[in-house]
Amino acid sequence: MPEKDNTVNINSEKNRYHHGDLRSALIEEGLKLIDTGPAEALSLREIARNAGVSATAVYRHFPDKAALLGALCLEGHHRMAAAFRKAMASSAPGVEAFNAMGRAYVHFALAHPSLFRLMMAQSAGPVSAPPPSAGEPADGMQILVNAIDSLFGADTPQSAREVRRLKAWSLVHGLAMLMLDGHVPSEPALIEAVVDASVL
Amino acid sequence: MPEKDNTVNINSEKNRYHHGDLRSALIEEGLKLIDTGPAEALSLREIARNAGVSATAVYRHFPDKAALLGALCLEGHHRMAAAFRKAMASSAPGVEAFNAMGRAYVHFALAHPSLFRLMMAQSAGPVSAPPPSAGEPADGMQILVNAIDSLFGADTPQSAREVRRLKAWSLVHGLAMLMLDGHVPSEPALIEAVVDASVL
DNA sequence: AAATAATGTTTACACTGATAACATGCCTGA
DNA sequence: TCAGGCATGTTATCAGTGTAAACATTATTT
Repeated sequence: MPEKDNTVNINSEKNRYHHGDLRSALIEEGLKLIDTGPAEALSLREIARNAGVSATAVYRHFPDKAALLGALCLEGHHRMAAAFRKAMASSAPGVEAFNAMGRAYVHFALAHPSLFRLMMAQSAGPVSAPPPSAGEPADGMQILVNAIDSLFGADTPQSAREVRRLKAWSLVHGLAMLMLDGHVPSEPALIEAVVDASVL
Repeated sequence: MPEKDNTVNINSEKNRYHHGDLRSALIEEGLKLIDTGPAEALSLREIARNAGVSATAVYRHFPDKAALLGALCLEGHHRMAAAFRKAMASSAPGVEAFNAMGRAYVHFALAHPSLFRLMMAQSAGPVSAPPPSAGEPADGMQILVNAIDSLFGADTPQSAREVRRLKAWSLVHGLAMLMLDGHVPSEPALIEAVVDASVL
């Protein structure tokens, strides 16, 4: 008989009926797969296969495919936020930090094209979430927006600041998309030239 | 016997084995369908069904699905170019015309969300086509780029002009995408505020 | 220990894009 | 004229997808 695993939930590589932490494993495999091709080529069955589990097991943890993709998006936003914080931390506050974040935005998109697209297409996603009040760290967009806002003093009227914020975001997002879609070469020099001149 | 149609190829609404001009009909139906939902929900079979033809008839006119989508993109670019020309024609030359085209860009995207996305995702599409030399009218992007270029005199160095061109395109494209994805409300006032201030 | 809840599996279905083999009808060359 | 040839359409079939239902196995609670 197979000896019982030392205590309880230690994962061995044996095939066990219960996976242990399938939900996380599925997200993991999903993130791994989405970086290897377009998002529309991502199939539940392949994720399940890679996790060593039957296709329909997914439905014990996610109501449908969209929910799994949503989980991928959430994880993506966390990572993007982390990238933003890092960029912000490693540069002087003010315009410097702002430019660094703009570059980080584009670089993240280029590093994870399908995930980034997915995150953006998920229009009900955490982008338009309520202000960062909960303990959960604010998502990337929120961090970016805050940084932009803090650039302009409170003396400038609200509407003007909103337009500026929107302009900055549009510029960076547009550049990222154009490069992602291959309409503009993804040259670091171009990113720098466009982003660093974005506060006007 | 059914009376012969007056001469030859006049389309009646009878069910005839040979459609007449199926290729155009498929594109037509495709354009009709893509405006009613996301592009990934577009199926060859539904297009064929709506055209009153069997699913595999499509393959007599397009090698595969991507080819049909490519045809939709091409038609989309023609329409976009037409919108640009109209915007350009109905405003004073110079910055006025440029702003009008920027607004037209965003409005086109908002009016045909899925088609616009498809046109952009088609990275090998006519966007990066050779300069507008042939009789075929230049595609929309080319027109836009030309207009941007003509805004800045030849005295400004090439590289500076390229950056400006890229900034303008990025700004407009980014705004369009953000509104399309629901991250920014699609308010005409916002479009105007962002676009009309884009030449800096 | 027995009952129950949580988690995975097998089976099945409707849908998709695509290929192969067959049917129909337009058109041209003798 | 009319007999083929060829463009165009059809049916049958296949592998792959997302998802639901019924069943099996393990973990947890009483």
